[in-house]
Amino acid sequence: MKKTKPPSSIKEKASKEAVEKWLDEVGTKRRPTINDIAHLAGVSKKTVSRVINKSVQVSEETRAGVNSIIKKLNFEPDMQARGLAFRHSFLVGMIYDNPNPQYVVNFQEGVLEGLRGTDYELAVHHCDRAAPSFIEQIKRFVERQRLFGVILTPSVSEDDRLASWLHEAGRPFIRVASLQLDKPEHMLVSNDRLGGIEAGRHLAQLGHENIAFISGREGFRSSLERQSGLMEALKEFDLTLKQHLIFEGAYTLESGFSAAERMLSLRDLPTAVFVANDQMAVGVLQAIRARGLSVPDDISVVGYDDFNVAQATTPRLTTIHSPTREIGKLAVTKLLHDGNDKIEVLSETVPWLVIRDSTSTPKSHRATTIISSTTQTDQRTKL
Amino acid sequence: MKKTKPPSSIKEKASKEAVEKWLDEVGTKRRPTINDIAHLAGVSKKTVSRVINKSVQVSEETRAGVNSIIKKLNFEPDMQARGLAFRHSFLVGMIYDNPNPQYVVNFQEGVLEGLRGTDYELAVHHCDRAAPSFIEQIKRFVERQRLFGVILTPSVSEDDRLASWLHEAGRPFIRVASLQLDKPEHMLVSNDRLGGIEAGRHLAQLGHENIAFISGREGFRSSLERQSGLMEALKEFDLTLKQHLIFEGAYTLESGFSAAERMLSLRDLPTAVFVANDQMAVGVLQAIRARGLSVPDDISVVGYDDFNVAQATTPRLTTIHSPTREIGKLAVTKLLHDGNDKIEVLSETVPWLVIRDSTSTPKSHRATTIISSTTQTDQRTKL
DNA sequence: CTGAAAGCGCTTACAG
DNA sequence: CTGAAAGCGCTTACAG
Repeated sequence: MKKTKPPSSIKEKASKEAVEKWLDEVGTKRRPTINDIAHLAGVSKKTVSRVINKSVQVSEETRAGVNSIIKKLNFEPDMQARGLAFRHSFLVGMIYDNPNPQYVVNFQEGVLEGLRGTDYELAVHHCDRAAPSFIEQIKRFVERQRLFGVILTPSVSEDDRLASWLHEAGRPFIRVASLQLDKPEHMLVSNDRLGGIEAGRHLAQLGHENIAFISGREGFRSSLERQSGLMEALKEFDLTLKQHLIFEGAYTLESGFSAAERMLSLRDLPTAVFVANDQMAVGVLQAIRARGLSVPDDISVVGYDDFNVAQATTPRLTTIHSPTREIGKLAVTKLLHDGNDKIEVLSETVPWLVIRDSTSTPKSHRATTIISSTTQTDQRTKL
Repeated sequence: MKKTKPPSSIKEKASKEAVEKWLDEVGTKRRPTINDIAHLAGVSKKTVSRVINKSVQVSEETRAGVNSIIKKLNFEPDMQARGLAFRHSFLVGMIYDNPNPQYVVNFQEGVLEGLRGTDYELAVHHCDRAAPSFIEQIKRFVERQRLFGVILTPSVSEDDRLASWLHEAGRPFIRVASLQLDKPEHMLVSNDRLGGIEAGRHLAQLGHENIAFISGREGFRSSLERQSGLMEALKEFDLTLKQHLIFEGAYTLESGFSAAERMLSLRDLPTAVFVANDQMAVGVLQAIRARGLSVPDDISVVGYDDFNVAQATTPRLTTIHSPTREIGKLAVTKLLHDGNDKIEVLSETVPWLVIRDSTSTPKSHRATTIISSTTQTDQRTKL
């Protein structure tokens, strides 16, 4: 305002020529910086910075002028330089050790979806909790990259040493887990116990009394939660989960198959089995069929996860749906809003039962318990 | 050497005290920088920089002294600051749109493995080739983060617009694809045609003449390559792939199931089918069984990928093994050695046949062709 | 609402 | 083999 302001049209024309000159002479050699924009827009670099950072204290006119130059030069701010000045990068770290590819990919896509439209990108780090240097490697990853924050998925999320280091280092982080194992602000809980309850109630309501459980990988809390939910549901029906009907799996198809083989070698077969994830349930289905038995006629099977595969088995799998992709999205959204109380982000999700074709009333009940059979039909219709 | 050099022990003691003082007074407030190290080690920051960058022009003594301080202060260089000075970040970008989670996770882990021990980390970006802004989003990702380089997996790797932009922008990149579709320095080829040939030869050698093909997702070159390999192998045996025995799938289990259903509605059933990936082959197995037919007695099935699932089906799947994890590792290794001719990195991989239980001689041949049956047994024994 | 100065933590180019 | 100066492209803290 100090100098005489030329009529808008002339000013714009002059600017247009300057922009074209820049594009010809400099644009071919290097990419534009905040200085180029400032110069061409006739403002200070600080003002350009304010526009980039969507500061409110810039007049609409100035903002429009700066944005127009930004668009013309195709300027993209250097996130490294911003990060250096901000003292943190624009990178969110995702640390995982989950053996299930479908889980990892779904979760990752949820995170990526939550990041869309923000200035942040995703850096991933796979780890092995059994490796002696696993904590050191993660520290290195986080420190060197000055990660904005970190998302821990199961089962690394269950490692308290890691969580307390992140806490001490003052680094924002979210632990994704099947149950609340830290302060709420650091947690995103998938409530697997509720899923176990749903599975147990469903089987008990169908009339099953001899129910087996095939567990997930040792050291994964999710499996324990799913089991404890099952037990709680059975108790509601005055049933118990018998010790000899608990079989150890490892969340892989193969482990489900072999656990089922052990189960099928029993003299008194259970009439139903709750399998800690779908992947294993596929193996269980195969083992039962290999034995010449039929699902659900001889044995009912309930899985967990409701990944694609659950709809593709024969028979299609009754399972517990856990919204993995949504969980990933919520986790990163919560992380980005860290400490901002104004924005309310959901901190937990609830799994639900999806009834398909792998469960029915037990054989022994067929003749007598018309009612529970009807109940099931109703539930199916509801879907 | 200008000043009198104190005896090593005294010098070290003094330094040790200074380090402890720093740790007490500063170390609790902020992380060490190159300046702190330089000061404590009694050298210039440039020398510390030389040590970090493993420059050879540093005396062993100096290097040891600097490294000792680095270790004591637990110093990790700020990769953003280095990146800013180097004019590129220490981030490798992986861009994917593959619908198969097992592929994505395996590949990603290969990349992560190739990155281990280097200064680089992995940033991932999922994209949708159908989205109108997909190229713009990738440009933004690459430019803002000043990525060191980019890895493109199928099918984005097949997009020539994207590749030529990366070329113009002078950004190192590797296209991972089933065939050579760019200059060798930008390619990592998995040679899927060879896999198709292996599958075709195997079936033809068993005596099959009516062989069907279930294709992968439209627009994926890999499927076309696998098909063309099959056709080439059949030609060797004076056979052809009949047009009405080609069924379109989409690389998902469900699409394999429905393609197989279409195939099974034919009056003259083929005695064998080559399915463009394992995921679909699982669906094919289910569809055949649902029809009351048996694999391999009625129909032989060959898959592609050899992911875990291939060992878990009933019968276990004969398939083509493609070393996805290895491909990811090679791709990133090649990217990091971009332009360095001294280091030779493998630029292609070769798929191979894995014979399991889903293939056998066709029924019609059983009585007469003892020889080919024996051949198969031999091959199995070899595994 | 806008800007000049100093700084984020490193490196390059130049000297010696 | 080692170092002082300038710079990478942004932002904070301070003025006005």
